[in-house]
Amino acid sequence: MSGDHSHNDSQIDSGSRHNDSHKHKDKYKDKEHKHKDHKKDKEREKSKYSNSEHRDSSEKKHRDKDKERQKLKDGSSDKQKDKHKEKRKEERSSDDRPKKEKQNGFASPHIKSEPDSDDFYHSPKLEKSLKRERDDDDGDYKPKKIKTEDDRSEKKAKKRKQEEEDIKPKKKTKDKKGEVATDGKKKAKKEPEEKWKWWEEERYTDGVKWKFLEHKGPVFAPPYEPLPSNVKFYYDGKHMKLSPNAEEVATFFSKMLDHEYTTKDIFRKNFFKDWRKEMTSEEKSKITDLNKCDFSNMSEYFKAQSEARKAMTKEEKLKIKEENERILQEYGFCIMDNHKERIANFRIEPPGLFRGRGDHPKMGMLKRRIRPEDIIINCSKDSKHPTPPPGTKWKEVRHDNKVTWLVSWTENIQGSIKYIMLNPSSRIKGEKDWQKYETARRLKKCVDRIRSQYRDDWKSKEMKIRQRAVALYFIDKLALRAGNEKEEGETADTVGCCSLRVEHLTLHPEMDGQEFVVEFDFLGKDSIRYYNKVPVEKRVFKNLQLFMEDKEPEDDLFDRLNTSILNKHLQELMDGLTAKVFRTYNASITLQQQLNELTNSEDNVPAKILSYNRANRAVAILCNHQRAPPKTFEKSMQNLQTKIDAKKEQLVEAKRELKGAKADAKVRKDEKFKKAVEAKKKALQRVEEQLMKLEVQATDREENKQIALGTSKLNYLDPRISVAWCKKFGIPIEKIYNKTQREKFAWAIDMAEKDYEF
DNA sequence: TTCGTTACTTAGCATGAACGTC
DNA sequence: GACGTTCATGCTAAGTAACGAA
Repeated sequence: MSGDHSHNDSQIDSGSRHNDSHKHKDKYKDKEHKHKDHKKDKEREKSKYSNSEHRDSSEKKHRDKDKERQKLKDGSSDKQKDKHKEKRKEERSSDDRPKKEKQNGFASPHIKSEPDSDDFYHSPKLEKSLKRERDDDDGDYKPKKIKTEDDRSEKKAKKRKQEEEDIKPKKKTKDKKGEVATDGKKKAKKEPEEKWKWWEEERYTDGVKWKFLEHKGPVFAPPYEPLPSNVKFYYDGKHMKLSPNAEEVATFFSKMLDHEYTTKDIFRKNFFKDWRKEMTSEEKSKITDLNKCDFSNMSEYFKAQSEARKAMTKEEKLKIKEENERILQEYGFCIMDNHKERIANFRIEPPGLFRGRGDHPKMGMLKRRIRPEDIIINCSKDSKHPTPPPGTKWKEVRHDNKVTWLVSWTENIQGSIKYIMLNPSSRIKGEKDWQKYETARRLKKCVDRIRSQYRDDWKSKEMKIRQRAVALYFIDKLALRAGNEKEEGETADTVGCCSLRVEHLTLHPEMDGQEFVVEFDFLGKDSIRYYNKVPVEKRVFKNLQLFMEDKEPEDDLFDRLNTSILNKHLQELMDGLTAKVFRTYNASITLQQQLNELTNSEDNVPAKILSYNRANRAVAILCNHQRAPPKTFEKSMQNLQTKIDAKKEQLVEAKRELKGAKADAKVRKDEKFKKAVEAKKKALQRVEEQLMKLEVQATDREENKQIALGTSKLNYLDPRISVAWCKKFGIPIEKIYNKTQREKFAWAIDMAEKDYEF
């Protein structure tokens, strides 16, 4: 591995997170939306750029750059990335909406290069020869019988038995072996003896996702219930009875009245526009100004309802719970290839107001109600098809076993397709997840070669190749996302690596005693701010200067590059390699290295878990997984501190008592007094341990204030690393993964031994 | 090559359930 | 058992990336 892959150790502004947000607020207000119409200028930019490459510069300070430029060939027929720059420029100063402000900038430990190790498990991608060839003929498929049983081993015959167990209704899968029975009550629920180990079976060959699929279809949102007559809407101070459609949409707004959303101009504008579409012509003519609408009575009604729900008796709550359980049992599972599998989201999204993240241009728009006529059902031909509600029909019933979804519909805000799919614990999701980590492990084997190649490419004569190489360096070093192009005006203005603009970087030849520092400041996925100051290699720095030269702030940094070009290149370097594999690889390798570095085998369990959380945290920082500090954070820290103080007092007391007991034992050399000393010693020890546990908890919580560990744990960290760590250090797996996570990672919990290496 | 479409993963937040404390 | 806090889960938006048609 090349030397420059320490993650975040280079973030020299580790303290900036807490005080920088206001400082940058204006900057974001300004940046907001100014990129519109950006893309249409890409071509102009490109030609401008090629021209500049051949132009002589008399400015001395540009001499080196010019030399460099002259060396470069034009990057041929690259994609235009230049649509809306003018518009963006226009809007640049007009927009002053606030921006969500988050930033990273924590110091975190390095990633060290590791020698390649042999793959412990076969990569699913490379394992095709091991896969069972399954008959492609859907029509022939008999559910609940195993077609390929003849060629199966004894183990598989045993499994068949399990499978038949599994598909019996009402049975829940059981947690993995080794799990401590912490919830005795729940254990009373019926559960099969063994869980289906799909990971011990062969996989389908290319494309086919299932042979048999049967389900009950989606659960629709409950119909609208008109408000009671005493709940009133006022317009311009006067009560006004709304038509059912208009009233429903008004309730959506009134339910959000306490939310900041409803104060935003775009939200209000979008809402009002869509609301008017639902009004009768009479309403439309009367209600012309949202500011004259008074939803407060409606809002109070919903608050009271919510309170009433909280105040329900146990019996009432139980009744609701039972009803939900009944719906879950009826609609929450499907049969896929002889196995009963849990569905992730079997409920159709209810109508409401669209809540985009960040400064979304469509926030407040009406998300319409989905009807059976909007629904496409996917199931096998020979299954019992789901029946639409009486008097309705499905848009379509199809039988496509090359996809994993059961139900789909098109939403009206962005026109994108929504799906109902299986739970992460399902075979179909698990296999994919496992495969993802195997691809990342294959990257581990060739990452040195790839790194040395992109370093060479920094010197390439072709601009396109240089840009690709620098982008890849960022993706690798900083775990940036790929950065697909987005449709202007359709979504919030966010970027990833390939879509970075000049305005998102500031180059500092020298900063805080370090050379060649790049300051990143942009909004990434979910409009989460990425803020980082990173020293880079000189050559990267020089290239960036070159890429930024003669460009406007709103121009693309990598004007010859997009994710498609980058991924095509990556595909040539390694089968299955895409930009996002780097994130998975770097996250997982960081966890493994951090665990090796931080875990002290002498530590007790809470201290080891703190080490684990710190390792997890290093990854979350690398991937910029942030969260808003919990609302109760300060208070809960205070409470914890109170507990710590009390425990400290208890410790003083315990010490005093031990001293007294010792003194007694010295004077009265009696067995009874000796025993008392022992007892006091133990008590002291106990208090010490409790205090330590509390202090560890406080440290952990404080360090975690603005960092979300869940996302990396769930999506980026090869679970086998964690399982192996638990096994090696005798940590119960429940301390690391909760029940849902254990279900998702059942494959890893079952297969990883303590010597597993990513 | 570009563009639109589709399928799927990744993401943070709101809510409600579970838990601990008194 | 009531209450406050913490944690798990559900929800759905927002990404990535593959694919096929023009």
